[in-house]
Amino acid sequence: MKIDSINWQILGLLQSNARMTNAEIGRNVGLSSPAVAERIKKMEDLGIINGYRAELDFGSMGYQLKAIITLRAFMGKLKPFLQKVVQLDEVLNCYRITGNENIIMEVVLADQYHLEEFIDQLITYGETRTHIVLSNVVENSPIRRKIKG
Amino acid sequence: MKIDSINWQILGLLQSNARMTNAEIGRNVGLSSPAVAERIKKMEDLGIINGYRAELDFGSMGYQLKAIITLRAFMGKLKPFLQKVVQLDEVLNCYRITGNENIIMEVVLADQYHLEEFIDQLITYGETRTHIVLSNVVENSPIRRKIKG
DNA sequence: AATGAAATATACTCCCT
DNA sequence: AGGGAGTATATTTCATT
Repeated sequence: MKIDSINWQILGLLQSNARMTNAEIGRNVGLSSPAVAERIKKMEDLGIINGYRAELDFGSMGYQLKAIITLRAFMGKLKPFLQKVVQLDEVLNCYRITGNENIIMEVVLADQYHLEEFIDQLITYGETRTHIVLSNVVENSPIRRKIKG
Repeated sequence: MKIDSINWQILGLLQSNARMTNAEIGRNVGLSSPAVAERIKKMEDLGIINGYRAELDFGSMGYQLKAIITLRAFMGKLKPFLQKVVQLDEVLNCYRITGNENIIMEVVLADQYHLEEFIDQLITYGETRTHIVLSNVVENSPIRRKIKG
């Protein structure tokens, strides 16, 4: 499906504030509220829009540390790890990747003791490398229309 | 501020569907719609809720590749890079981190030619390492209340 | 595919507890 | 801090173009 100019505008608005009403979106893009509702529903049905998520402050929830942890799985330990990782509440995102490491994870942790405990859970699955996040340079940047394509 | 049990429920609902109405949230947690609105507004004002974002499908928008790229900045090149990276549309997230590399980025790209162009832009700032994302094991996992804390 | 209109649902403001 | 009432606004459905 081709995303037309109006849908790109709608997606831009929903990326900046997903709780914006259809009526308000309509005022921004020059459509009536039912027209906006229909376009959004279609993009949801087509899987262009996967969902709407509140973005929370980790510190307020008691997570003072964020870390990026890579894992180079031991022989035969990748599948067990994949089953385990979905149960770990600390893991925000986890990707299988190419390269020397198989796995990269973004995790939140209460403090350094929590980090230590967390890493200890991983040692049976493979060799880990931990990078503490110092600051966010870019965070959840909205996706824009490519110039070409 | 302490997040009470009802606010944790509200945050859980908003993480799974940020476009849920206050009335529907109220039905789930046993509060009236104005009470829900007041609680949400307070959490927004306190910075517990940072925003509401539509989650989009990268493939549908013409981005077929996702990659994790680390950068080990050359002497004096970190600051210029930090100014540059905020202008790069391909970068979804970028963190300063501890360890051998200074920077880690999550980027989306149309294809391998686009990846090549993108990496070429970075070589003046430092040494890069690229990992192609093969699959998502965990994606945007909601933050839950810690057992302790 | 969008509009306009009617019915329903929701949100907002204010006052009360 | 939350409930309830009243008003304004939004959503949904449907007929029409």
